[in-house]
Amino acid sequence: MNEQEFLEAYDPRAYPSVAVTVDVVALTIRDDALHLLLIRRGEAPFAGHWALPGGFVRPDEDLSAGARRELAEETGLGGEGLRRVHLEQLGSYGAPDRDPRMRIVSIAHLAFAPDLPDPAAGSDADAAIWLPVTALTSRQLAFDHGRIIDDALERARSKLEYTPLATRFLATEFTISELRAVYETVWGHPLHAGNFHRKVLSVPGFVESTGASTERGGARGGPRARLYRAGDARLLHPALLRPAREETVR
Amino acid sequence: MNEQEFLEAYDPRAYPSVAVTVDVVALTIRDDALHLLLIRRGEAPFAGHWALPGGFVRPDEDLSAGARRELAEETGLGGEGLRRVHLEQLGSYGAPDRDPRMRIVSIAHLAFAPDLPDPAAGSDADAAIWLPVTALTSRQLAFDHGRIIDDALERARSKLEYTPLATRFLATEFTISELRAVYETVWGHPLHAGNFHRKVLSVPGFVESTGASTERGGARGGPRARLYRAGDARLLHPALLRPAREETVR
DNA sequence: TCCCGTCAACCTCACTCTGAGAACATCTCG
DNA sequence: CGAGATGTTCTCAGAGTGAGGTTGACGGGA
Repeated sequence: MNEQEFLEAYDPRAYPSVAVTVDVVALTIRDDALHLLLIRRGEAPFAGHWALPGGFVRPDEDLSAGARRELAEETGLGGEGLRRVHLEQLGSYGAPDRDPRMRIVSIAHLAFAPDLPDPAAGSDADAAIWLPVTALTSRQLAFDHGRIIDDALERARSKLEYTPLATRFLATEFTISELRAVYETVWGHPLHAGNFHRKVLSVPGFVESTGASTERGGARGGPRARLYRAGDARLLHPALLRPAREETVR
Repeated sequence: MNEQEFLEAYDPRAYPSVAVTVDVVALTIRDDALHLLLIRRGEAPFAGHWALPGGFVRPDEDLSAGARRELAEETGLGGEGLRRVHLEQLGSYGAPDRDPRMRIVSIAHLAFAPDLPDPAAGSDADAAIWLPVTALTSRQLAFDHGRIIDDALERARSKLEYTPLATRFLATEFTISELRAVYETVWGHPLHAGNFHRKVLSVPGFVESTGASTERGGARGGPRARLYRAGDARLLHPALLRPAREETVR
């Protein structure tokens, strides 16, 4: 039996059926607080609970394409806005009992988005909304989505250390202070402005100057700040490490 | 319709069927070279090619349990030996055409093992063997396993930087030189012995002294080395960074 | 209009960490 | 026993970091 004959004789239904979904933890920063995109479930199971946007993978769709589609559907975002969103795979969640309906393995994704408009209401039966991460308790979340979100937040905090992805939360042009605010918001921790400034400019390829400055000073005074855009680095060397977290080490 | 009624009326077959497998990239160090566990495929597709050990997830089995089972089946390893193996999820691979038979999403796992005996021959129709990673070209590998292995190697190199998992490649007691050899083998890069020694002992919880020393000096001379075992740290602070890799940054 | 508080940008200083080299004792092998 | 290898420790220069201070532009209220 050669490869050709084998494929023709192959019966896909002979193997156990598991459903595969993609879920997306989409993060953005609004009003100096970290928000994530959630959907209020209208149907059982977990009716009335918050859930991550997601759905079944389509037959001819790559996993990342599925995640990007789900994100586009829920945010109502077109191609141009989506291009500025960073999307990466977070991990797979497949405990046998994680969904009471059937065996479902979910490939969770993590997205970093600049401040987006509110999701288009009525585009779907379920209401999608940006919620502050601090406003959530695991009890209000469907399935194992609380755990997925915990993992996503830790991944996000960690990614800011050694990648320039903090810029993905901002417009294409930004000030060092705005960038610092991203780090402070995601890490939940104030940073030393002078040291942050020195560090960001000293890491090769993190940011590049546009030559321009802001039109006005800050809302409460201060000089105009210089504008930067993201540089060409994919990794930060040396990394921008979080202040020591002794408790997490052991 | 309440939650109970909903579940009874639910038809799992209404959703697209995708098969879910687990694959394992198991790494070990033999003769100062990094090896990985591979299987020579006996059947189509990709008959005669090398493939990662793996298989379908069983209906009531967690993903990590499936990976551990596949590893145990191929290595012939019992419960005790398996306990010393580090296993973590690597990522999911689900391109629609990655398997010519049907849509298969594979949850790849990464394992770090101490030097294990050769796989039990004949336990399976396919021959499992430890192969040096340098002896592989992508062309000899089935499916997208070449890409999975590339990702696994990069993850392994990175994990040695900020976790104490290098000790998982060694016996429970080891010398600093043996630990350094692990880093040199995985990173493919000689390290400064004195600086490595200082660094390992200065990172809290990385290793702890047993008080004992080796029975003999090295094979080519030198004093007896002190023995250590893994400490209780889960993360290395500060991290043991690879020598600068400018080329990978941009 | 004129202060005063705010804030971007830059600077200073002490301290730590790192890479490179070397010293020295201890061991194996021939 | 001598030569060479290796484990462990030390030194030193340079880079990086945390904490604090200085300067001057700017907004807003008195």
